[in-house]
Amino acid sequence: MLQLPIPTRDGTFLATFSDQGLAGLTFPALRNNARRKPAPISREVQRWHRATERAVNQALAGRKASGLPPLDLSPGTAFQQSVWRALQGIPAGATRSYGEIARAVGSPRASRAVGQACGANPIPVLIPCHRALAAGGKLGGFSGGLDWKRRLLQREGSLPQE
DNA sequence: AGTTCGGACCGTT
DNA sequence: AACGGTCCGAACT
Repeated sequence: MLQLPIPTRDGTFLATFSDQGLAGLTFPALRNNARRKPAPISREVQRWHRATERAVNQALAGRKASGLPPLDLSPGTAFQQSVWRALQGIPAGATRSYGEIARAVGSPRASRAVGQACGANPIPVLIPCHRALAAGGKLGGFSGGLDWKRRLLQREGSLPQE
């Protein structure tokens, strides 16, 4: 597992790579994160890193993220992975309610569990858990902080009740 | 139209 | 057994 910085106009995200692909993404820390030792990086991870940096910046601009690296979602349960997969199917500029996602994954009564799975999303922004809203167009929650959720939705032109 | 309350529901720890 | 990024209806203001 290897961590590499992802500089953006919103600060420096931190990407975690496993040997399977991108495994995690964390929002910028409030203070500058200490610099890491320059560990040797394989060519493959270098490619993934560049792809991640580009995709994150696209997503932060409210555009569709293209050329994603392989995502390593293996630590997730089957249910969580199906939710994360459903989230990836929501295009930029669109939103779904937790209940709608629950129906989409075949557990129509599991809206709460869907919210729980969204909170466990290891790769926010690229796996767009911010496009999951509460019923009736209400914002709902966000583990990364609601300010981030609003910012991301606003850049996609999807901020509810604006 | 907006709010609060209470129960029901489901996956995770 | 308890907890959530929920949902829905009912009963308020």
